[in-house]
Amino acid sequence: MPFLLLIEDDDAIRTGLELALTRQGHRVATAASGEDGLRLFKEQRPDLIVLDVMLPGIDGFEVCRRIRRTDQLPIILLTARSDDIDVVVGLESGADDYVVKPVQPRVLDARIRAVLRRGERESSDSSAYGTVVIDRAAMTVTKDGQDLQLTPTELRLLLELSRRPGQALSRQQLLRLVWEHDYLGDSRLVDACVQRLRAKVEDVPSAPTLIRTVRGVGYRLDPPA
Amino acid sequence: MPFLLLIEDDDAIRTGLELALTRQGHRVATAASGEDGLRLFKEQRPDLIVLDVMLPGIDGFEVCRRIRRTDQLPIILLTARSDDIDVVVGLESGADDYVVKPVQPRVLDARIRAVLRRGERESSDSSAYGTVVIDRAAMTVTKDGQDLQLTPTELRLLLELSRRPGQALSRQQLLRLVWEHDYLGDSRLVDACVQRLRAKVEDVPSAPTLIRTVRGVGYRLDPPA
DNA sequence: CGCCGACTGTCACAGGGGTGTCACAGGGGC
DNA sequence: GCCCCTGTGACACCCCTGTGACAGTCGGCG
Repeated sequence: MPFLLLIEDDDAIRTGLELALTRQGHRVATAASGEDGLRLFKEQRPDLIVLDVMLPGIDGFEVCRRIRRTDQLPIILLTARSDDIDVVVGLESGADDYVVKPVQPRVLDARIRAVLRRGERESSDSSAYGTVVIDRAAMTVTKDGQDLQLTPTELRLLLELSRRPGQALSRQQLLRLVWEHDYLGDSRLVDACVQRLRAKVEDVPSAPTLIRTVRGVGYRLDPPA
Repeated sequence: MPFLLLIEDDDAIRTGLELALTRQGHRVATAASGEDGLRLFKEQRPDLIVLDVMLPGIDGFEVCRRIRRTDQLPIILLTARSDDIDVVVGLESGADDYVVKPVQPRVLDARIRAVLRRGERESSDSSAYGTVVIDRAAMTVTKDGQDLQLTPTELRLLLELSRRPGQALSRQQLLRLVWEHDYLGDSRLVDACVQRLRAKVEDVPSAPTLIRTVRGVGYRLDPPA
């Protein structure tokens, strides 16, 4: 049974979500401020944290960063629509997912389960996307049991994408993660590598189902249906 | 039901992990110092040890070495990220796996189960890879029943590879495990030894099927199909 | 509905980096 | 002292990789 910590200052929302999440089968601890949240976190060691961004005193981002300095547990941010925050600002502070308020309990629950599942998959050293299996220990990728013989760069690209399945990564981000340098002129570097990767990984490279293009942004690895 | 011994001096982490691991279905004994840990180990004979590296008094590496002098049970090291330790420094002292703190309980649990599974397979003193048989007790390697007359270094290399079949090991890691020193310039040391080993072990050394090259990484011993 | 611009897919090629291979010299064990 | 093992460095080769040009596609706008 997953054990959650909910940090939210608005009494109505906090109590409502606590009730709903408990009914969905989670154990829930709650805190009404960033300070309380951090203290409870250290005491109780929850499996996952749901964290409001707008908090009096220490705000949610800061709570997130402080937790991240020492711990890797999943964190889901709650943001008000009016905050109009780029996904990335949140993810930069180390959160794993974010949900826009007002939030329906069953939506939040779905996100929670998704993030927890993701954690389980990643903790094991291999993960599967359809018939494609990534083995992080052997550093191999197989499709229908056949070794795909990825090149080092292709492999790193796929590994980085698979660390964040379902999340769109910009060319800029991929450049940093895979190539470890900052500046991408207007070269087709990332595109070319994605193309080569698709040629090996996809059933029909011209109609990709695993590595999807996100127009105007970059690419995304779709989790299996 | 697996019986674990958890050696960790930080009260919060120890209690937290004990709780979590118990919830995951393990029996857990705990110790807060290296001395206590060794004593409990001798008394209780656990199936597996989870061992913090930073301990007052005898540190984790030393505990690991002492246990290894007499016993072969699986040991998982816990290291703080800030220690910035290469995987292999830990593996050198004889540990079977290592996990970076802060650790999610379910990640630790997954590693524990993986190590225990691996241990069951390896518990026999000999293993076969196709027609190649490694006899750890006799310290011999035969192929089609013929003794292969490996040199000491070749044998150590093969043994280290065979302790982690299917897992890619970098040249750096192999250097530490087999040669016990840290710095690999740009010499062909590891490659040369692998080549000599292949010449004896492989059917067609130029097209190896046992000791595979993992480009950009290192080498890997393929488990039998 | 059609045009236009921006974005992406694709490809060939040249350069570079990583790996296989080998011969040789030093060193340690018997 | 002899011999086998071992580490080194040089070299060649092959595959990978980044680039740039061009074609194709998508979305928006009139």
